[in-house]
Amino acid sequence: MLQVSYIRDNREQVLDRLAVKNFKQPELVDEIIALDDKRRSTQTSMDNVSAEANAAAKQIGELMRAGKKAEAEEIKAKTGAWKEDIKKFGDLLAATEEELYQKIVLLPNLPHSSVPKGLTPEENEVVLENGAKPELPANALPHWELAAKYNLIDFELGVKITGAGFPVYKNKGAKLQRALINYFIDEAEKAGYSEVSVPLMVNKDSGFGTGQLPDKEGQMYFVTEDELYLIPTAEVPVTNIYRDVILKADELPVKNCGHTPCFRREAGSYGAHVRGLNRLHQFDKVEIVQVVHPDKSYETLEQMSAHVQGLLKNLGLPYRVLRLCGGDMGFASALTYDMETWSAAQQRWLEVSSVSNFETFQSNRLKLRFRNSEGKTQLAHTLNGSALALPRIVATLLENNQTEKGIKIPEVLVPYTKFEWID
RNA sequence: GGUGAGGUGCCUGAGAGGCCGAAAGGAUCAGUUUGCUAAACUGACGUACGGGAAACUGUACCGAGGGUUCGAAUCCCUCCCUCACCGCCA
Repeated sequence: MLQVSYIRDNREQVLDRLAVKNFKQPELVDEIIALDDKRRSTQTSMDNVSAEANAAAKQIGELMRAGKKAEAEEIKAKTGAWKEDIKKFGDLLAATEEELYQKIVLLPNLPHSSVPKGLTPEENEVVLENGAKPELPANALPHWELAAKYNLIDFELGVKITGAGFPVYKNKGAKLQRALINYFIDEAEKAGYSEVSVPLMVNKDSGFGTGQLPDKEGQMYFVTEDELYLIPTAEVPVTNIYRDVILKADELPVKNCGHTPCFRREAGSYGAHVRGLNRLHQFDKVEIVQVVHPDKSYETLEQMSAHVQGLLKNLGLPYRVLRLCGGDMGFASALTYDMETWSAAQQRWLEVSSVSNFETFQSNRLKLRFRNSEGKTQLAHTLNGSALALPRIVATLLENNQTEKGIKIPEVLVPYTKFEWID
């Protein structure tokens, strides 16, 4: 959620930036400014009447104590009108605030100046590519066939137990998952992140705090009986640790990492591109989250990007980094890098990580602040990134590392898997 | 699920219609003193919104929402949550 005061003071810039995100309703900006004017004048009116009424109430108390009952009654007679006014202004204020809120939550975050204009994923900017794409033999298999061949993942069994998109990992497939999770967590801790293990269901306030609500309501599984959402990413519970928190300046940066399953309804996604591990309703992910001083957030974003790239390099996966264009970015993000690995058997790039700076968009909703050098509270910046999401990493590893002998496990993972080959 | 007790500031905890944005202690910060550390003393110390260049100032907030009253942390109603015990149970 953007800050009204910022919109008010930077109208032109807000409109320019929203245009980069292809925002369709620029007139909302002026409506918001007008509502804010109304809100402020209403509050001033109400405050003035309240001040009068408060003063009168105090006076009545003093007169009563002094035994001047008649005078007290005289003032009492006037309070009726004030009460009506306070009620009237109060209702108007509440209605105006509500209307303002309903509009302001429709505004996406403003993109950073480096974000390219564009509508579709094709217009994302390729920042860099790293690693050679492997040449596979002609009889190379896509990961879903490898998974069957080596008895690693049973998609059909998942359908029986739950439904499509809920695979069952078996044998070395299950162990590979666990190895990757542990490896990612260990690397994050080496980079200074402290591990948290968080709830997999969150309440509405948390969903709003990180911006999944109201924007992506339909993408989350909802437990109606208890009004809880299954998390679509660890970002939600981990970032919400800091909801309604005022941090001391020296507590920044906050660095947390955590592994969770993630649940996504992915309503409307079908077809060849979602085969196998390409798109699931439940998958595992290690997430890194930071809360930082606003001056440091872009520097931090680069560090987080470098961390993710380090993992990919260590795993020996060819990857590229994209700077998402305005049209492809998330609602809450100011700048997002996507990391994609090259899936050699499918001959396509697969997104395995997304690293974003939300600036104050989340912290404004979360009321996540820190005390700055002047002793004032100020909104912190939040960032997060996948480091990494498992299924597509598994897919790429299986495909790219297939040989006649079997599938070679990357060296860094062997201490975790305790085996070198899937054969 | 049943029964009981509670929700007050960073924490503990008083306050039971006006003198309360809220005692006291602790924590924290600044200063004084002490050779250092510790201690002692002095002072500061909630958040949000509005007005103001600022100093400052108005309003709201004692779990949430309503109500009674000239006036509510305090009384009434509804809801939420926490804790304890019992039941059930990984």
